[in-house]
Amino acid sequence: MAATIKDVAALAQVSVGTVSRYLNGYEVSEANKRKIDEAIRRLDFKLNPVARSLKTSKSMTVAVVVPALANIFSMSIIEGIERHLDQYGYSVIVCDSQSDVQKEKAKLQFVKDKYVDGVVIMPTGSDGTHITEVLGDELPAVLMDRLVEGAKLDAVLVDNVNAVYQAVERLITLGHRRIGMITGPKDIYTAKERQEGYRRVFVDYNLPMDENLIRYGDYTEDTGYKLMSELMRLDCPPTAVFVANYEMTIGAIMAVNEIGIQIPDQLSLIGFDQLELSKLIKPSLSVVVQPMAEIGQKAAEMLYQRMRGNCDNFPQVIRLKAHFIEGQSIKRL
Amino acid sequence: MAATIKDVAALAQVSVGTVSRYLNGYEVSEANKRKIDEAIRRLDFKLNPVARSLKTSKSMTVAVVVPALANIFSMSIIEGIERHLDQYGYSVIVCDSQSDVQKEKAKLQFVKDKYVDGVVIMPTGSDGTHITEVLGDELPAVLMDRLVEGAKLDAVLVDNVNAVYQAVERLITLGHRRIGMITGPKDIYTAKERQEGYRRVFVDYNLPMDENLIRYGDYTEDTGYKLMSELMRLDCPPTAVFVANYEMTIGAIMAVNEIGIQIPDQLSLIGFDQLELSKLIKPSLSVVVQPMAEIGQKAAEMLYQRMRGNCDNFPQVIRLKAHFIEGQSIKRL
DNA sequence: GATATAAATTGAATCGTTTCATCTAGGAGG
DNA sequence: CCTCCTAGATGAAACGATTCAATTTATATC
Repeated sequence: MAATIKDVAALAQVSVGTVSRYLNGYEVSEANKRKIDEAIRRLDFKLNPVARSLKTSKSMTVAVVVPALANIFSMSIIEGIERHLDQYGYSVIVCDSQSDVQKEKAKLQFVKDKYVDGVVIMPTGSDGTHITEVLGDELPAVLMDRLVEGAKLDAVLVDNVNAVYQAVERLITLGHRRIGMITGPKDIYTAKERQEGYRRVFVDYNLPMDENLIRYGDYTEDTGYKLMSELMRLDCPPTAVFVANYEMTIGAIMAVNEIGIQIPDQLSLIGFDQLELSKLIKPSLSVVVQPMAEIGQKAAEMLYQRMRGNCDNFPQVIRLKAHFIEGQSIKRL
Repeated sequence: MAATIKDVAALAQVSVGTVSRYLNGYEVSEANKRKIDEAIRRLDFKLNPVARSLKTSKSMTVAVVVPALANIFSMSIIEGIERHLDQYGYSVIVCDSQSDVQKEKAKLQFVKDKYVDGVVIMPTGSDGTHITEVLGDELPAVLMDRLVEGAKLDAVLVDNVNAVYQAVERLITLGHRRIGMITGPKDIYTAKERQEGYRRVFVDYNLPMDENLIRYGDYTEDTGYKLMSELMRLDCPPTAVFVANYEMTIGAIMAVNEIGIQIPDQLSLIGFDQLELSKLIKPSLSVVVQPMAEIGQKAAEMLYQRMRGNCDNFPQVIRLKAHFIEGQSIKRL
């Protein structure tokens, strides 16, 4: 049906080897170049990448595995990856692990069996032994957002500790002492880091910390709502609350609205991840924002280097800065 | 390196043909079944999908092309597609056309040359001749969200006309007459439909319409902001505004907040697409919400049917219902 | 002009499957 | 016992590229 390299060779009156070499950018005589070009044009020849993959065992495809596709964080990162890898001719397969380690493992196996050239993973859970178990150490893989135990891999992370530190420190300097924190599961890397940032402020300022004000959710809107309600129902509720991811921030705001708490008069609030939010709600929300597109771009670049065989200082961990943006949702006590 | 079907055949002492037939679900004697199973297990054999693709010219991969990846609408749909197609063993390649018809065409060509088995497209622009031009009529493709001219294709759409009708009608019954509309480009299908819904209310209620209150943006946050500001700066500003997509809704709310307009006292506002918003901001926003996951799921199912050769009543257009959810952002005049 | 060297070209083998024409064995029917 | 079927099994020939050892052609040197 479609023209093959043989047809081109026949029409151009050269060997298939010559056509192949020309197609792959090797030197070919001027005369042959012209003949081949002409033949390709006349036959509307398109190289069959599947056949090529079979010989080269490169599929020019990478997979991105995330705990959930339908959220801004994943998508912005994926957009960054797609955009960056596009220029090198790679395509991006997306996989949703649905925050399920078993599913994550299955998806990794699936894409590995499909001969993708590389994988970017936002791991679900804190253990990553299954990752190397499935992928081996032949197939390049880059972690993002979260580090895992049991897998030596490149990673692109965000400096959560310091970002949270800044935010909480600001609350301290505004005079707050009872500062609530709504954070993620104890076993998730980013959640641990964000807690660490919080704790460090208290240590550095030599202030007592009330463990009861730290609430562990699961990064969903629902728990954001629930935990915020809990905090505000305490006998001695916090005067400020820091929420450690986007979805929970939404939930927390919903709770605040529902209970009828005035921000910042009755409560100072700091959210996470989305600048949009900051401008959208009234009073403007103070937030810690992550450089999402940059995470994707950096992960893609790193993976690309590994795929072309560059193994310099493996495993490499890139840490990007997050920023605290102050809005009108916090107030001096 | 990795075991091939030949190794399996050798170890099991049968021919490669037999192994292949077994692998593909054809009848094989009980004894051979056992021997092959055993050999596969011992060799940890994995069928090479690239080689298979070369013979079958099926890649078990579909592409999804959208104008932008990093927005809730695209992502929710892609999540729906991925989830649905996963069960059939397909993987999903994502492509960002960046709202650029040229890029869209290039991406389509790219995935076609990669031998994907099907394509789901949220087209950018109102013309779709380039789609059939590139894809031909061999490669199954379904449109979503938007219809285009010049391409006969299956499509999954949302009944924008009636959803908007409901929302605007509600404003009318609340006594509003000067109703602003911030909508999308005149040449984009959904924007046209949403305008149509708006106009129809005025016709049906036999009310005069002020064309000056209809503002055409480009579905971005920026124009939402700009157009809302413009509307409110009119000598005789609208008493209610309907914003016809998510990003512009965000922008519009930002403008409203900035100018300091009280909602719903000074202005009734209806937004689009995201239920989250409704609950998040105060007063709760009235919104028209689309069934995003369902769009993805339906598009995937349709594409799947086409890929297996089911050509019943082509081209088929499925129209899903959107819903108007009333919040506290609108008020009787 | 002869020789040495480098650069292009050739075409067959290969990647790991599927497929198809051909062959085999075993059971049914007479 | 022979013939006819049929369900399974066989193995070679694709699929459409790359690659490599061998060969031809071109270029440089003396």
